[in-house]
Amino acid sequence: MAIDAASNLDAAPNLHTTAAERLRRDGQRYTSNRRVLVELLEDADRPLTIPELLERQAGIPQSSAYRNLSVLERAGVVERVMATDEFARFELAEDLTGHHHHLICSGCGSVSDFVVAPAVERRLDEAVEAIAGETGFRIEGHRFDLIGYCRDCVAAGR
Amino acid sequence: MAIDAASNLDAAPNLHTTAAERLRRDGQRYTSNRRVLVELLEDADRPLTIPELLERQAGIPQSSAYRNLSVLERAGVVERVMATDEFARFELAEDLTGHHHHLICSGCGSVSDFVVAPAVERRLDEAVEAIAGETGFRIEGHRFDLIGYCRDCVAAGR
DNA sequence: ATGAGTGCAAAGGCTTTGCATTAGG
DNA sequence: CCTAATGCAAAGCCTTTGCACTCAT
Repeated sequence: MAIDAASNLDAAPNLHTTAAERLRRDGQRYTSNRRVLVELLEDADRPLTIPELLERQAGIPQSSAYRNLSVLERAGVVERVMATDEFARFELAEDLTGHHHHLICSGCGSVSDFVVAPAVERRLDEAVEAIAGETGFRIEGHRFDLIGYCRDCVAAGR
Repeated sequence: MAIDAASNLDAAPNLHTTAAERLRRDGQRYTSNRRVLVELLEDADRPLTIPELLERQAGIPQSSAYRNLSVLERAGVVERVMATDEFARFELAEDLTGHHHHLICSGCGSVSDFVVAPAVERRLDEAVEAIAGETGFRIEGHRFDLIGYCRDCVAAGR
């Protein structure tokens, strides 16, 4: 559902303001197309592919979607998620929605979100700490995804 | 370096036998092209893209590389790794080489391998256990990758 | 006015596929 | 022999780009 000026106040008070601000910092504008993309991602509970975004809002030309998502990614508003298939998926940046992880289906390639209990997340952070020192990498984040088969694929016998 | 009949005995006694067996189980043959691909992946210490594989062994046509890697993947001999760029990367299946993780460079997209201490790995397994019950997924594995910047990209100021 | 954004169309680039030929069992 | 595998070429498909037009500032 779209967020108008009224519902904007209770539903997501800062999201659009933050997005506009981050874009402006990059010398970019928060246009209506970009707002629509952000709203579509806000309403989704999982990363969406560009074909999925386009079919939800036929108004946006393909090239604008690709270009705007790149701009939004560079500005730190959205993040690109690669799973196991050829599709790039997009979701709002973690600092806007909270840290989470992905369930990646080996059967159909679908991606869904999940969060883990704080205690478990703390374990993961400890693991990252333990690894950080041993590598030449400047570590900026981690990705802890579970691979398996989603309900539909299990039902379909794979 | 290629593995001939002699060195095969000490270097990797079971790899090719195992590969042949898994392919046969799928009604597939372990041909010379497929053997070359497996050897290239065996000698690499990180997942390789198809362009990388082709430039290391000019003899294999592009289409055969794609087709054979798909066959090898279906047979469970190799695994496909998606990072942050558009390239699919391939590595030997984990049960052939041991469980490991990936360092993914946000700067250049390169992927390298690393292993974590058993104690840390145990922490990760505990986390997987904790999550498994809460999801509709049939979990088959996990992926714990670190995102950051590799030595080269850090040196290049990104 | 002035540059960013837009949208259509065309091109890029990784990947897949059709088809005739070759080779493995 | 007979089917799988091969290899060349062409097509597919996601993605990017060129260019002229529009819009916001």
